[in-house]
Amino acid sequence: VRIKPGAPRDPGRRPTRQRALVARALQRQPRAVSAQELHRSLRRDDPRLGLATVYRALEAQVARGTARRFERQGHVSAYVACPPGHHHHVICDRCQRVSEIPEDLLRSMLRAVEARDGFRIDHASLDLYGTCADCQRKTRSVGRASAS
Amino acid sequence: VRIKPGAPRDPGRRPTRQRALVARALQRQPRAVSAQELHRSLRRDDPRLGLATVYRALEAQVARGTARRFERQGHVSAYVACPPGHHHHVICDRCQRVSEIPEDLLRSMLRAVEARDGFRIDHASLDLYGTCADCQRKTRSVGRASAS
DNA sequence: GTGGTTGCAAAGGTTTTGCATGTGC
DNA sequence: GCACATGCAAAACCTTTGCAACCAC
Repeated sequence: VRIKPGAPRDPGRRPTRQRALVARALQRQPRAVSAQELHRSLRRDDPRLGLATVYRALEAQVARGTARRFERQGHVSAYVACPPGHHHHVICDRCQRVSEIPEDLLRSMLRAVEARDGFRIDHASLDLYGTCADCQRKTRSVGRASAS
Repeated sequence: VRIKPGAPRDPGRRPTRQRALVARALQRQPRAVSAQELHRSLRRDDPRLGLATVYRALEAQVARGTARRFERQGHVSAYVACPPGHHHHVICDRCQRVSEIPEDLLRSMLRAVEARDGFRIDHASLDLYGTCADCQRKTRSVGRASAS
């Protein structure tokens, strides 16, 4: 149930001012940002930019493979621009900075998991959360809470 | 900002009929279940059981470490009973069955990531999604849709 | 001109919260 | 009896959708 009656046949391809705005703003962010955060920040440039448009632009990028979506705590989607083919990231809990996990480090672990109990990792979305080097340096004295 | 003025000092500890129901139901499930799924199923035993109660019971278990929360597609939380100390799982996309990822397989990869760019993995929530052995066997002919 | 896109507002979904009532210790 | 827990309904929240106006090609 993917294509609805009146839906565009090939959505998200037509270049528009709004999509360029969203794409550039995302590109500039080394952090994972939510649609609402992006919307708030972009509204300064264009007060008429709609929230739904931001959502649609971001999802179009995800579909094209030029961005990736994460589930942040609290049921919020956060987006990161990324070159197609890179699927795994480390995300800083404090500043949301994103770093990539190289494929080769993963592969051996995934193989071992697959072999162990016959699981096949289909679309392995492996996103680790931690603290980046900068934030570690900056916050020697700040306590963390997370118990999960 | 954890403790609110009128909030219980130590919530979720008092054993009640409802919490026992939720805990037992969760224990029995080898799959990751959402609060609403659990609520629907438990209502057969107790039609007056409230949805909010299920949410509160599940979160209490997460806080106690006897359950773990995942973010399923579509901003839905899914819960799994688990012994404290186990944090990493493989989840079947079709039947939601959960299997554990042994720590030792992870450790070397995490270390390598940490070393590479100074990230510290704090509360690494590593949850891989795939298809379990049973479902692979059962569905040789069923096409998958997921484009993500 | 056509068909995809936008903006706005309303709807949809899950989860959380307020409060009177109930219940374990 | 007191504090915590429950149930119900309303609220809060993010996200999606409907639709007229708009814009790229």
